[in-house]
Amino acid sequence: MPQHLIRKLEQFARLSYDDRHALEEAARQRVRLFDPHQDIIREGDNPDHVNLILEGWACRYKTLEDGRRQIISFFLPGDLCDPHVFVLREMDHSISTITHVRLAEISRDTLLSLTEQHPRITQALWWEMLVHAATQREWTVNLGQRTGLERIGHLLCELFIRLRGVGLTNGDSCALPATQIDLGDATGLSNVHVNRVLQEMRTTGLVMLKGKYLTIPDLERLQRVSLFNVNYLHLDREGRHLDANGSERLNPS
Amino acid sequence: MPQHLIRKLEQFARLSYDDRHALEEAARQRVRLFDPHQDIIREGDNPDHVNLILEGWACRYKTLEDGRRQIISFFLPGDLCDPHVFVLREMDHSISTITHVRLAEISRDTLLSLTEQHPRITQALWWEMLVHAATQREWTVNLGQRTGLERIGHLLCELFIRLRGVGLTNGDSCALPATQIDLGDATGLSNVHVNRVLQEMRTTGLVMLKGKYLTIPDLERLQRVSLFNVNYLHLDREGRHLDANGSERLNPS
DNA sequence: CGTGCTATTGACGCAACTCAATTAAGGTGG
DNA sequence: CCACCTTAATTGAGTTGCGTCAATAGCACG
Repeated sequence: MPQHLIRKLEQFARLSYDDRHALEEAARQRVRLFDPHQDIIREGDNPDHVNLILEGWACRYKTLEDGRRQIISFFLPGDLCDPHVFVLREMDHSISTITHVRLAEISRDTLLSLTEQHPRITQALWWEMLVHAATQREWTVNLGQRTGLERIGHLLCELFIRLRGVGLTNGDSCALPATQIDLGDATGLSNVHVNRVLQEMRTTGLVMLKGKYLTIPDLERLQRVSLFNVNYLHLDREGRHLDANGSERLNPS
Repeated sequence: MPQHLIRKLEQFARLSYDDRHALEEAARQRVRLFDPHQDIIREGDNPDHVNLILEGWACRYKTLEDGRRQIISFFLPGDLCDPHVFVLREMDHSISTITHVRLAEISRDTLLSLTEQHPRITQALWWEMLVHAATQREWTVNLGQRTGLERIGHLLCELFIRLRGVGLTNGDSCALPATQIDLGDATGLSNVHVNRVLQEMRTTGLVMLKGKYLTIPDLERLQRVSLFNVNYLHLDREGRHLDANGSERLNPS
């Protein structure tokens, strides 16, 4: 089931058959479905599990008293929503779906036994968490320093590369189910301005965007224009020294 | 030495004499001094230790190719710069000082033995890390949704409350060694606009600011104006169930 | 085959930026 | 302790990226 998570973690280190099996077990225990635009967790809640996105898109967001809404991050298939909520008493933000979402609720105990018995998974989850933190920092830079076009371009680069990492791209295309309002809430721009920026990107051939489907004909060019430096995603199998060795083939149970 | 760290962690759970002693030992091993505006770690480095700020202010920042600079977070006395750098291969950002800084370098081994032998410290460091992540999310909201005045107000609230948490305020005042350029780089505003916003805040009595010293006569009012909700700092001793019990008094070694 | 979101377009306004010049503050060496 | 020098703060004038408001057109989905 959690192919995307496994695939993502293997960008960091190769897992053993056992590791993968344990993840599959954990993701099978409690699966839930959500409609689009539905809250999964709300600010103030105190959940007793973490959510693993199996299918669909979700986002973390905060709302100011007067209604302004900021999307703080996107969750794609394979993403863990809040690996360590348990330490803090209550959620300081909400998580809601963008599309239909299928997710696995993983209980605190399951997660604990998973990490206690699988050091490579533990390390890989650390990596995942730190990359998430790095992504949050990059969003800070995005919102603070980049122009509208750069912000949108940067976001599209990030989403495309993350989707590619879990096998959800198709050549130079991928699904983009977020609305222009969502993109605006994520980049701090009005939906009107997002629209205009997208038009400009279309006419200059930076992106093609049609019916929830995105094509980036020249990713390098888009990265250049958006001042996108991929290093914050730490994609070059930095934990390869932890790779599961060949013994799994000898002992496939 | 690390009174500020201890004091901060005790906002989460009370530590035993032993816990505190271990932290003091760890912070004593290698102490370094830095001048103002000096890099402590640069993007691309691969440090083998974490830095604990003992005295002074520092900041995390990233620079775009064309020179635009975004301050991503401020480090105040008691803050740990990057508790888990070891997992990732290289720094994706830099850390530099604002003022003169005295810091303790804590080696990987020291940190490991500290957490292995002191579960309350481990928990408290988790809390510290998660609050840091929550702060980063809040900055995302700040940059994405708030107006100039709200951004500056929000930042000043945060800094004041964090400083108060480590005992570095004086009634309704505290030191504010950051320049207006720094404040601009942190809030995504030009220094000119920061200046104008501060003037407006002065004339409306929201803050007094003179010679690197900040006074907030009515913190609640500033919070209201800045749409500041303190919940993301998770200050209400959420780990109090972990408090060291009275046994330390019976066994003070 | 509406009904309600989403996308698009135009007109207009303003928050914040840039450029540029001036004043004030610290820090340093003689 | 003052003269000097650098950095930070302040002010003014002119510009603009992006927001708001409002109306229309295009979808999807029940």
